[in-house]
Amino acid sequence: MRPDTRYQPRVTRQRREILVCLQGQIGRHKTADEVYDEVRKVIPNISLGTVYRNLEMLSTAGEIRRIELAGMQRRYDGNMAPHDHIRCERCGRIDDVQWRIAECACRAERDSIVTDYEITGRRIEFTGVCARCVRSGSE
Amino acid sequence: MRPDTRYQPRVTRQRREILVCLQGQIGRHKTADEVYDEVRKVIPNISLGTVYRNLEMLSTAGEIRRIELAGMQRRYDGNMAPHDHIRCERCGRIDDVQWRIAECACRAERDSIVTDYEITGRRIEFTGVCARCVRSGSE
DNA sequence: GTCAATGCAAAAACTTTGCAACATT
DNA sequence: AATGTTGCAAAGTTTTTGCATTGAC
Repeated sequence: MRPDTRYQPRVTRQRREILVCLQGQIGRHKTADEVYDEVRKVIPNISLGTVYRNLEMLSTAGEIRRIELAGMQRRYDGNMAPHDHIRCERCGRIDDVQWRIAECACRAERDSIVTDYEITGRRIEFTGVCARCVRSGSE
Repeated sequence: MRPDTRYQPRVTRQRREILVCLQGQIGRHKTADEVYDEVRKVIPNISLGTVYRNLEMLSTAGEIRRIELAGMQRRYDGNMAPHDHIRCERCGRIDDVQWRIAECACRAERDSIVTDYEITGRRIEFTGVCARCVRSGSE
């Protein structure tokens, strides 16, 4: 963001609360707006712009993870451990997904596709129906 | 779109040209705006709203594919064969990806994750540097 | 004191929608 | 004639940005 090497970020109340909001409940994935609403309970006059700026700054700094899921609003996650996501088709809920095999399928996938790209990454998203929605049987 | 069973879509010039635009070059993935610009060469007074409406209608009807890649503008693809995508980190280009093994890793992935969801689908996106960008060596 | 960060409001980027006029069947 | 579609413009949604002021160090 700032190419300037002298750049020294400061610990503001706003930044601290945003971090608390995201690191508080792991497994949750919040939109900027949800973070805004939550932090506003503590800092009522914080602005949405500040939330966005901090979210951007914190994810660049590697303190939070920016989640871009296909066709949805961006979300942020306080859990920095690499993991994939699954989304409920009915209620929109997003959960973390764990792989049974430590290495998961990453390597296999890279070797399984035909492309002339130099592959640098892969992202997997699952969709499904969460246990809660299955139980409620709602269509 | 329309719950009405009497709904009978009509073949309009606009709809036809949009379809031609998308089915013309397979392997391309166009934004609504790109489709708009292209179709405007033939129907100069078509409106962006019409393009969006048709894109939506056609993808619901299963005639084109709506591509939602993480953190990007939506794109549309005339190629209905199921396939995954790879995106160039440098130039933004998006290409199709083919799997060496017919079944690809789909099944393996589903069985490899720990979740209480009823899985209905999965999406894989690769990122990398396309051959063109590797060649040009541009950073 | 210096410069990072904030609040506010305006703008940007992308997509959807209301409506009267028009086109397809 | 019936009704699906269009063009236009306005509005919606999400994210970014300019700027004067405030706050952290």
